Amino acid sequence: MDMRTKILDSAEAQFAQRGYHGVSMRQVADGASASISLVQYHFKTKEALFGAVMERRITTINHDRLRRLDAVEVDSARSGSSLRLEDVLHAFLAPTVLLSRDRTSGGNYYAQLISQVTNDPQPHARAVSKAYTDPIARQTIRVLQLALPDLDRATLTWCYIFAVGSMVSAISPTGRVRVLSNDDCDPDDVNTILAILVPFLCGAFERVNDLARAGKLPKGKALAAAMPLPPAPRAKARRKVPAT
Amino acid sequence: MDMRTKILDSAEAQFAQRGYHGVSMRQVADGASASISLVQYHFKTKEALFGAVMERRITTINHDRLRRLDAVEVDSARSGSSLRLEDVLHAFLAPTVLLSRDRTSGGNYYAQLISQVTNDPQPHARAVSKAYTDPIARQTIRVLQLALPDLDRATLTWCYIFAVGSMVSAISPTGRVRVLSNDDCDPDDVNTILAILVPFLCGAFERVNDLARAGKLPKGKALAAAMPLPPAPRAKARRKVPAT
DNA sequence: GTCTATATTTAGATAGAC
DNA sequence: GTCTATCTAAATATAGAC
Repeated sequence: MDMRTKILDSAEAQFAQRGYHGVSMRQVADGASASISLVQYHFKTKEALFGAVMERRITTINHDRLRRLDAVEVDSARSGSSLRLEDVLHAFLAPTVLLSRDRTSGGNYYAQLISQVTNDPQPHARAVSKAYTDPIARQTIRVLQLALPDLDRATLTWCYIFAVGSMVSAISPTGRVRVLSNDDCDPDDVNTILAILVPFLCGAFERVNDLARAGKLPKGKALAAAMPLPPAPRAKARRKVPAT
Repeated sequence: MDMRTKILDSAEAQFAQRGYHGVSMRQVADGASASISLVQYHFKTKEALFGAVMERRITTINHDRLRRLDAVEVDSARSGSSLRLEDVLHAFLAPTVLLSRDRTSGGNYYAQLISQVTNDPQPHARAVSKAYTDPIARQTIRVLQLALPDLDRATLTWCYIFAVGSMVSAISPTGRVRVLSNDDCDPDDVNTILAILVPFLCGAFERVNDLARAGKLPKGKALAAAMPLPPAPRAKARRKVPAT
């Protein structure tokens, strides 16, 4: 295996586990049994290295996603029926969710990286988002629109953002779902995740679409005062939340 | 204002913007016009400082959440009607979403910190999650269960995780929703966010609950092979996704 | 409580040999 | 392409004066 690849592998694994700032170029080099200067020879800066790590995986994922999205569109065209939201969501979610626990291909690292990038406002993350995930997002939103004709673009975009957030939380290896469920959930059981997440989001999009069709989604800032804070109730014993 | 508070403020603002590893003790000290040693005198280590930053805000938020959750329970008890899922979700989401854009109180920083912590597998983040957000999560799940009697604990916990992910994506100040919507969305319009997010998640939970009641949610790993990969279609022109 | 001064380690980056 | 050696800046942390 060539050094460039070894360096990418090392960087990917470490960035995934400890984040962009949590990893030094030296650690990346050590992980690849190379010298720091070689890392900088190949990738020049840390940010460029991070971008290269993301690019390598994301191309594959996005091809998979587009292939599935196409299949959904083709199927609905062939059968003459309209596009099924559930299929669109599955096409969007499955590639990432399935890969997120695949340790043999390094897909698990990709999942962690995407989790970091998604909600991070910092430049290195926004650059990756802009270059690699925004294009596929626009395409997905376009297909979602076909299945959700009553949603305006603003509302649909918000829903897309929410959906991505759900997916990211589903694949982040924090172990939290196991803790909160008292071991009832297996965070590595991707099939169960998909079996719940797809209908979850399906119901979510359709509910908002229904409300929009009924004209019950206030546009803009119309409802600023519509949801007032309830007065502090003293009706039952105060529940304690541990402060430490 | 005392130094300890100034240091907490400085740390909060910087951790929020650049993350745990992206901020040094020196930068925290400089931001508070103090010396590094003073920071270490008050908080000993960086991880302890991070924990202190989180604790300060989270107590307030959790009280607000519990107050609202209680109000929902009391209301439903008083009216004799069953608990409305929409109210539970609003009680859970509103405190964080509303605060997430409040620059006068520093709530915007809290929102960013929660975003970081939620999906981060690293020790400093898990420690915060365990100490401060898991207790309120358990309480919220318990109340959700009242409104969703057909969900088993595992499925409900997964749905809760998904919901938190949506909320976090909704409040993360990445500007992505603005970009993807071509400026149709205003990321700071928290009332619109809530007006979409609440029914979005409401529809999501109810859909999964309906499926569970109908026995259509395969438990465990039953459906491993149920969703095969579709064959690569060549039916239409390949869409291009920018590779850079 | 708050500071200066300092110790030790590590960061990202470069120059130049091979 | 890959290395050693080195630079400069920055990191966390401590000791000790006030």
